[in-house]
Amino acid sequence: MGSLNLNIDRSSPVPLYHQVVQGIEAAIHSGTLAPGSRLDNEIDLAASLNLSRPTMRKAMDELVRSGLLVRKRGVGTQVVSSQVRRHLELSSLFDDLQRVGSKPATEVLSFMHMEADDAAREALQLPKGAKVYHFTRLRTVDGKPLALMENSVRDDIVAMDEASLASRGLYEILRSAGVNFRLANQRIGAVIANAYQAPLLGTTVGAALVTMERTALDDTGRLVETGHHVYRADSYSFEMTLVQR
Amino acid sequence: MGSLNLNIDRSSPVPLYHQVVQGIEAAIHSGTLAPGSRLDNEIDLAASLNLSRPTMRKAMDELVRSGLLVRKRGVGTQVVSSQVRRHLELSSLFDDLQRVGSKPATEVLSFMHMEADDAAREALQLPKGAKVYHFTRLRTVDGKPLALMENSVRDDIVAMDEASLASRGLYEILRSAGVNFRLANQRIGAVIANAYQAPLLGTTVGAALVTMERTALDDTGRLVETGHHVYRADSYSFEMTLVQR
DNA sequence: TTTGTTTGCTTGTCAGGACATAGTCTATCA
DNA sequence: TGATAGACTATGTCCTGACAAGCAAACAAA
Repeated sequence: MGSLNLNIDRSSPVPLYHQVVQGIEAAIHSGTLAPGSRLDNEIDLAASLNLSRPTMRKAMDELVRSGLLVRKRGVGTQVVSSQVRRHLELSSLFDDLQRVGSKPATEVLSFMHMEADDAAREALQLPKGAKVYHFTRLRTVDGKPLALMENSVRDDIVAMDEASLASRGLYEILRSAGVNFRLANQRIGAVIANAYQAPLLGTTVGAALVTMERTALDDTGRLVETGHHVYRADSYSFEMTLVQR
Repeated sequence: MGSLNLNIDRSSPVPLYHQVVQGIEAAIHSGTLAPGSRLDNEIDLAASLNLSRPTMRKAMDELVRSGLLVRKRGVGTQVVSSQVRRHLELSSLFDDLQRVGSKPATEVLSFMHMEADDAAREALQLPKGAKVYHFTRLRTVDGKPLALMENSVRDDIVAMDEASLASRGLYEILRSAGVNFRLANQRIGAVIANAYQAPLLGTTVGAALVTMERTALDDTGRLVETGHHVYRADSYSFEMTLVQR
């Protein structure tokens, strides 16, 4: 059974193990590999694709980590489930909305290049008197307000301006300026809409809001960005897949 | 500099690569390896520990995945930061509270062995007429109410009773019955406390609550448990570290 | 029938080698 | 002085080979 039928292109710049990952992912999502079905053993699979066992294993390792496969020594490898959603990743709301086909728009409510306040200075571990870009934005989808976002960004990495923030996502801007995000610490909670938030979000005082605080590090260990966002609870929630290791 | 000084015990049942992982983690958390410092290259490190390069790489791979290290081809490997919190994992609230030294208590508000309702049947993909354990619990910490939890559990895996639920966490019970959780799909949002929830949680109608819906799969692909929880927003939030891959 | 043993299967761990590729630095040349 | 080419370094990819360890089913003995 699970003997797969993948095309491995050895002239492709895509690593072989990654081609295998993509192939098996596709097979699972298309239903060719049904949940619960067993795959051939590593050695045979590797042989049938003319790959070495370590390469095959590396591919399967990745799929196990992402939760699509389960391996048991002495038993074999099984497809767990096709219902793995994309893991909650380091992406901006803007990117997420665009990917699912919505039309996000951003209104920049305030934009300043100013001395960091205490909260931002602690979150970004900046010295006293250091400056940051501080701005608040309102994100709407198809004309409906969705999120109110307040952010502080280090000013020694990229020069920012109000116009680009209005047309592009924050993470997109930072990425195109050469920032490679690696890590983010994030906290999700809830709060009641106050008199400032309610009219902006097109809701009433006392409505439920989802809150998200995030601080992101780039690959050199710099704390680049910190933000406090609130979302309308009736139109947004955080969805994720947890994988037990 | 980053030449490390680890003890590798080749007679230990702990795999060599994992001993290296633990050693480097300890060095980072103790400050021996400072954030931003560079490690020796893989080959030298492997040689100095009398390990092969693949073994050394496997250890470093794990640390890169968990966000402690960053590698750049042609450049080297660097310690990113020591402020990686534990990744949001597949654990129960009960376990989490106990680990941080709190004294969680559970009051079982209702407990039934009944036919699954539509929501539970869909979440657990059960046939019509299948039975589940359905129960609601109130979790308090040091006498203060924290969470109101409603769960449905398949009844063909483990026999449950009200008494054990009152003294142990749900996941603890299921784990000790041989269930190995692998995956969970989870959604976090917000809502306003209603007239049923408010008195139980010791708050007022209209207070902010964090909601969490979760469906968990075990390693055989069975959908074992689904639940809908609400937490007092003033005493609970979800904290996590996201790693960019 | 039950219990212990063996055998074979599959994944887990580890070694050593080879070449590719992407950065960085230096030396050279215009 | 500035740009370019090359050497060097470190990680990325891929291979072959070997043995260990856990699991299950078949088998043998009580």
